[in-house]
Amino acid sequence: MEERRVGSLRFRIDFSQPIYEQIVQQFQSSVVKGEIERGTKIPSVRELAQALHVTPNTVMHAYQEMERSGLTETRRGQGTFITSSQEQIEQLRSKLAAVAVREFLQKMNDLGYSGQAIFRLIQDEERDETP
Amino acid sequence: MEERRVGSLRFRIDFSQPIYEQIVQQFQSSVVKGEIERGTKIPSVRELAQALHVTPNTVMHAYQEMERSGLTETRRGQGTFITSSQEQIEQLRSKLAAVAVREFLQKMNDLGYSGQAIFRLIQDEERDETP
DNA sequence: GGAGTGTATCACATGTTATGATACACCCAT
DNA sequence: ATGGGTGTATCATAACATGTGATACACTCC
Repeated sequence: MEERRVGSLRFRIDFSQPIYEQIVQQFQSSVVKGEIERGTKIPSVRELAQALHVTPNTVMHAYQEMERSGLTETRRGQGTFITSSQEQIEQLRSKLAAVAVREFLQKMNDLGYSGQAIFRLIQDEERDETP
Repeated sequence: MEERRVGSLRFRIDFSQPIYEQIVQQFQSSVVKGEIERGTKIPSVRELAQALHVTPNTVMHAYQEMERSGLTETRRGQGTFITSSQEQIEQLRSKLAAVAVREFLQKMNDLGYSGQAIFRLIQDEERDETP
C-alpha cells in the first residue's frame, strides 16, 4: 500500500499485520521520537479513516488501544489528543522497550545464543545497516 | 496447559500462540541446543498428536513447516527425521537469529533507541534474569 | 498382507480482522 | 437552541487463520 498523508502525518500501511496495530505503532513511534508534540490533536476517526481508505471502525479500534495504553486522551465531542504528560510518554516508551528486549532475549536463548554472542550479532547487523 | 512428554521429549503448549507454531519452535530449540541429535527420528504425526491431545492435522501442519525450513526430512512410510546435515542446522540457526535481530533492532529504532542505549537495556535485563 | 508411516481432502466451528451502515451522545461555536 | 464535528455503540456480513474430527489413500518395511 502506498504512503498516505494526513496533515503533517505520514502513514504506510500494508497487509502483513492488522491495520489497527500498524496505526497504533506509527503513532507510538512518532510520539516517542518527538515527531508529534505532546498535547497535539490527532485526526478524527472519520478523517483518518478516509485518508487511509479504511473503515472508521478500524481506526476506532486503534484509537481505543492507544487510550488504554495511555498514549492518548480522548475528549468526547472534541477529539483525540496525544497525552500531555511527558512522564506518561516516557513510561510507555520504557515499557515497550522492556517488553521488546525480554522477548528478544527469550528468542535468542531458544536458539542457543547468549551474552557476547548476541552482542556480536547485533553489531554485525548494525554495521550492515549503517555502513 | 501442562507439560506433556513423549519419549524423551518434553512439550509445553499453551493457547497464546498457534499450536503448530509452538511445536515447530520447540523442535527448533531442542535441535539447535543439541538436545536432539541430528538424524533422530521424531514421533509420528499420530503419536505426537495423541500425546499433545491435539489433532493429527495440527501436528501435520507443524511437520510440513519444519520440512520446508529444512529442519527435518520426511520419508514417506518411514517417518520424520531431524536433518542429518550439521550444516543445514547451522544455517537455519543463523537465519532465525538474523531475522530475530533484525526485527528487534527495527522495533527498538521505532521506539527511538539505538546503539549503546540498546546494549544498556539488554545488560539490565540480563542482570535481572541471572543475578 | 498387515502394521506403521506420511499425505490429502472433506466438513465444521471458532476467533480475529475488516468492512459497511446506522444510530446515539457529547462539545462547541454560531 | 441548533448544527456540525467529535467519539461511541451496535448490528450484519465476510474473509481468513486456526483447530477439530473423520476418512481415505500411498508408501515402506517386516
